[in-house]
Amino acid sequence: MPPPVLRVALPLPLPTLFDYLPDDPDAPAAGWVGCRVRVRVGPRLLVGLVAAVAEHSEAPGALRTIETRLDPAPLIEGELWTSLHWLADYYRAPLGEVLALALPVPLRQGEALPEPDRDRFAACPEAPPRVRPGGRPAALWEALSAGPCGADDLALIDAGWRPRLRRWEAEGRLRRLPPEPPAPRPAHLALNAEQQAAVDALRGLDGFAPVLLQGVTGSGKTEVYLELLADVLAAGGQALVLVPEIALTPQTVRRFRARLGDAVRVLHSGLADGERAQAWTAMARGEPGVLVGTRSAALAPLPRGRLIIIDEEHDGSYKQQDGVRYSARDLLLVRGQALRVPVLLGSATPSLESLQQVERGRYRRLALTRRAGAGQPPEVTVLDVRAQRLQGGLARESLAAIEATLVAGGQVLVFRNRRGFAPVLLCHDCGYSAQCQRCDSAMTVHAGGRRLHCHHCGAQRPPPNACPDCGSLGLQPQGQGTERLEAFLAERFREVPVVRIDRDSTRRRDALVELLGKLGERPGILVGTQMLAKGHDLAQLALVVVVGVDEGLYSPDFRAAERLSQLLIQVAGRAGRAERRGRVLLQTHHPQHPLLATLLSGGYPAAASELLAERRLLGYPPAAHWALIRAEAQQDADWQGFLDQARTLLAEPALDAGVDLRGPLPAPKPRRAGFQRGQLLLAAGQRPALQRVLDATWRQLHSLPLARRVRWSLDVDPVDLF
DNA sequence: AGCACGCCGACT
DNA sequence: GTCGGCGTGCTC
Repeated sequence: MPPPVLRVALPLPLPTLFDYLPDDPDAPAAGWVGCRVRVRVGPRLLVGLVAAVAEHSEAPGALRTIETRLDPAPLIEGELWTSLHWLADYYRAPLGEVLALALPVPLRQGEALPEPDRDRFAACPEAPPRVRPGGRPAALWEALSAGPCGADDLALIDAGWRPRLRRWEAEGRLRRLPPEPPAPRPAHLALNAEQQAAVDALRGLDGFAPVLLQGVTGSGKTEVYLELLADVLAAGGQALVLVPEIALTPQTVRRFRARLGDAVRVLHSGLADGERAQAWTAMARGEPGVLVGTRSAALAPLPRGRLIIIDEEHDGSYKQQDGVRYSARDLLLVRGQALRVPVLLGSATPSLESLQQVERGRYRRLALTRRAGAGQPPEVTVLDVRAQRLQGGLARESLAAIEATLVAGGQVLVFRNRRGFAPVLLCHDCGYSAQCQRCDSAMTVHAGGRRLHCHHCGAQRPPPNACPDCGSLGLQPQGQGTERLEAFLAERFREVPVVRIDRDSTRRRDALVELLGKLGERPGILVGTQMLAKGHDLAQLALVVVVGVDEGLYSPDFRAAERLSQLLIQVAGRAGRAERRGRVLLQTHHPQHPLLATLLSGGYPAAASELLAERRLLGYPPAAHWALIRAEAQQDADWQGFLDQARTLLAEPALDAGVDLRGPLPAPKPRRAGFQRGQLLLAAGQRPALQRVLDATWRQLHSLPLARRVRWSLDVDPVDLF
C-alpha cells in the first residue's frame, strides 16, 4: 500500500493545503489529523497542522517528506477543530492562518506542550536535599515538607523555584500531586428577585440555547454569571467568559476569583506567551475551570464546555479588524451550537443584531430592569451650549455642578471621546487646518500644542510656526481633547486630584490601575475617553459630564448612531451606583436631535428599535448581509484595476444569487498612510446567497492578476466601511 | 507572507 | 567591474 498523503494547513495567506509524505509510512493514517508537523516550504521550515489525509495528491510536482512530526496525538480536535473549519469557511480565511491564530505562540512555533502548572508538590521526607540552612532552597524544602504546595505558594518563597523543583523531582525527592479540584466559594451576595429569576431560568436550559441577558447598568449581570459558573464548576465542567479588551482588569478577575476560587484562568494579550500557553493547555486537557478572556479566548479549547458567556456582547472589540476578520461573538454562537450548551449574551445596550434575533424568536430574552442594591437611575439633563460662551469647553452649568459635587465629597467624570489636546490646529485668518501629509484627515494637537499626531496612521510632526497658506501667526488649537480638559480642570479645581484616562495616559502596563488608585475614594475629577465607559466600579462617582458627542450624531458611519447610544447609556450608567442618585449633564449643540430625544424619553430600547427600523428602511445590516472587499495601493489606478477585475469575476455569480455589487468606490477615507484606498461592497438580503457568491469566487480573488500589486482584504460582516 | 531569481544604477 | 534596488513568481 502506498503511504498516505498528508494535507497540511500552513500559516500562509494562500487558500490551499500543501501535500507531504509522512516520515513514518506505517503510522496509522487517521492519527495524523490535527497533529503539528514541521515541513520544508521552499527554502524555509514552517509548522503546520495536518488538516486531512488523502490517498493521492493533486499537487503538480513530487511531494516532499515532512521534517518532523511534533505531536503524537491531535493538538486540536473535536468541536474546536470543526468550529475553526467553520471560521475559515465563513470568513474565507486560509485554514492555516486560522489554526495558527488559535494556537498560543510557543505551540505555533513548534514547542512541546507546557507542563501542567496547577500540579502540587510534596516532599519525600526520606530523601532531603543538601541545602544551606537559612537560604531560599531551605525555605522551599521546609514549605514542601509542611504540606503539598502549588505554583502560587512556591513563587512567593522563591521566584526561581521551577528549575530547582525540576531537579529535585528528577532526583526523586518530590511527589507530584494532581491539582486540587476546583471549589467555588459559598455565595456571600444575595440575589434580588430578578437576578434569582434569571438564574432559575438559565439553570433550566438544556442543550444549545442563545439567551440575551439585557440588564440595565448596575443591575448585577455579573452575579448572575457567577451563580451559573459556580454550577459549572461544581459539576466539574468548563466555561468561557468573553469580556471586552478594556474590561479585563485585575478588579474583574478578583471578583471572579472571590466567588469561583483558583479555577478561574485568564487569557489576554497582556500575558506572557508562556502563561497563555499554560492556560490554553489546561483547557485542552479538560481541566475543570472558567476561562475569562478577550477576543482570542473565543478560540480556546473547551472539551468539557458547559456554558459560554459573552459579556457586553455589543462591544466592538469582538470583531477582529485585521488579518482574519472574524467576530468572536458569532464564532461562540456556532461553538455553543456544536457543544450543545447555552450561550449567554449580556449587555445593557445590546447590538441591533441581537435585538433582531430576539424579535425573530431565535434568542430568548431575560431582562434585569432594576439596579441592584436599590440604586436609582441617573437624572439626565441636556445642556444647550449654542448660545453660551464655554470655559475650557465646559458650560457654566457644568462647572457649577462639578464644583457642587466636589464640595459634597463626590467624584466627577468628564467624558470626551477625543484624546489629545485639541482635534484641530486652525488658522484663524484663513481657515487652514493642519492635515496629515499621508492621510486625508486633520492632525490632532498633542502635548499642549507642541506636537501634531495623526490618529489614523500614527504620523507625528511639530506644528508649523506660521500658517503655511497665508503666513499668519494666528494658528490655534481648536476644540477640546481629553488632554486640554485635564489641563483646564486641574487649573480650575486645584484642590482636588484630576486624573486623565485614555490610550495615551494608560499606555504603560498597570498605568490604569495606578491612575485610579491615585484618585481613590476622595473627591476628584476623572477625564477620559470610552475607556471609562466600563470595567471599573467607581463607587463615589456622582456626576458625569458628557462633552461634545455631536460628531457622533452626524457621522457618515452607518453604525455611529448605534455606538453613540450605547456609549451614552454606558457612561451615564456610571453615575450614582450606591445610595446617591447620580446626575448626567449632556453638552450638545443639537439639543433637538431626534436620537437624543428618543434616548431621553424612551432610553436605549426605544432608540434601538428606531435605529433598527431605519436600517431596514435603508437595507443596512442587520437587515442585509454584507461582505466588503477593501484594496489599497500607491496609485488609485491599481486598487481601481484590482476591484474592477474582482467585479468582473463576481458579476455573474452575484447576478445569479441576487447579490448586489456596489462599487468600486473610493473608501470614505480615500487616503491613509500614503495609500489610496477603495472598496467593493457585496450586499445580500440573505446570508446563504452571499456565501454562495463567495464560495464560487474567493479562491480566484487570490489569483487575480493585480492581487499581488495591491494590499487587499475580504471582510465578511464588516462592522464599518472604513 | 517570505524568499529567490532577475535585470538596471551608483560605488569601492 | 560589483552591491543592491524591488518587480514577479512560487511555495506541496
